[in-house]
Amino acid sequence: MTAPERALRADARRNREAVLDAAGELFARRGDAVQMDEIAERAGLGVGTLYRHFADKQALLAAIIGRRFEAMTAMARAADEAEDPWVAFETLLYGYLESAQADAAFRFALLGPEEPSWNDIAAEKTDFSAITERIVRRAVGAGRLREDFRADDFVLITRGAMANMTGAGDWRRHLTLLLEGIRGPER
Amino acid sequence: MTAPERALRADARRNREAVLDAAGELFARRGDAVQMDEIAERAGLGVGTLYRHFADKQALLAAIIGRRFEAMTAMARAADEAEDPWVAFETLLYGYLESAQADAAFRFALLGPEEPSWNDIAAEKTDFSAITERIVRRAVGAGRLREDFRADDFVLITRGAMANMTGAGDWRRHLTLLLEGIRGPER
DNA sequence: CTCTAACGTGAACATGAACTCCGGTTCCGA
DNA sequence: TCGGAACCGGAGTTCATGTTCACGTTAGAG
Repeated sequence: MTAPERALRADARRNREAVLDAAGELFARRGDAVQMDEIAERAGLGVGTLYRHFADKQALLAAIIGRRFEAMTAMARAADEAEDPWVAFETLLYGYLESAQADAAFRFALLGPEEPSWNDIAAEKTDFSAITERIVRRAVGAGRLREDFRADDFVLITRGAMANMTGAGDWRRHLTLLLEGIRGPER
Repeated sequence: MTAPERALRADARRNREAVLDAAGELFARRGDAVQMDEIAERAGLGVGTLYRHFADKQALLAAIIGRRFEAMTAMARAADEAEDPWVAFETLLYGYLESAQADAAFRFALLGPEEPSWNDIAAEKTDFSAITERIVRRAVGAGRLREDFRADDFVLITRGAMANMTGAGDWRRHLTLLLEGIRGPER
């Protein structure tokens, strides 16, 4: 898809990076709500420059999200190194959620309804999913996760926790309830 | 707060109702995304009429949400009738979530960050919270919910489930995991 | 050093959606 | 039936934001 694109001029590459940094920080803090002018100002550039590097706001957002997903994949790979399957799972889960907490744009991309514009990210997402699947399978195999636990369930609980990251919600508490169940002793 | 406001003229009352119905249905289906012109058209009225009855879009939305909350409170009261504390809790939980599933505007109001504009609803919300608190306490007292379960946790798990109502998420599955915990037999 | 393709700029433009306004219409008490 | 206060309508206004474009600037090959 992406044409070979011969190397950028030095100033162009520098500015592209500046845009990515500025946008990354702002999106992380306030999600989709930040506006292009703001990003440009923060990067010390004109709006026009943003549009030279990214077709539109979606594309910029997608670039940022893609970047995060790569970091996430690396994190997942590291988690998978753990010998103990449960440790691997827990590491993955908390790593994922801590990233999500630190990045509103990331949450936004994952919580919102499926948008076709995230297609650029499909590859990175697939990588991550593959590792997640392996980790989940390991934990199930060792009897540390309930037998019918699937990779989809990871998405489920993850979305649930993220929904408790805005306002007064306490996502760690939410996870505790999930891990231990909410029922009392009497059955 | 609300002034006595002498009775509306017959046509005004009729139209107000039409607006509420149209807005209710549209908000329920598509949440905050519907636009005023659409609501007006659906109600068979001009936009001006909407603004005669409601100061702005927020106010209209708040009116709708308030209405839903009253229904919710009635539902909670009914759930509290059950002798079995667990049945009461489960009835409340599923009743709440089924309403949320049927109403995007309701979800929107509960999932989004706290907005000051919901203040009109504070009363209805308080009523509902009081009943929820009683039901939770009953279930905890009977040992059917873990001892440290609080009313806040109801909000937590409820938000979690609602986050799995858009797209492919399966909120019932999410609840099952919560109720039973996600761990396997090996500890 | 020179020349030019690539790049940067930001005022101007395009778009969309909330909201206003006032002439025309309707209800309803007397 | 009649007068006027209350109400309705919907084209037009306003505001916010994403996006473009004509022109000035600069990197970097030759």
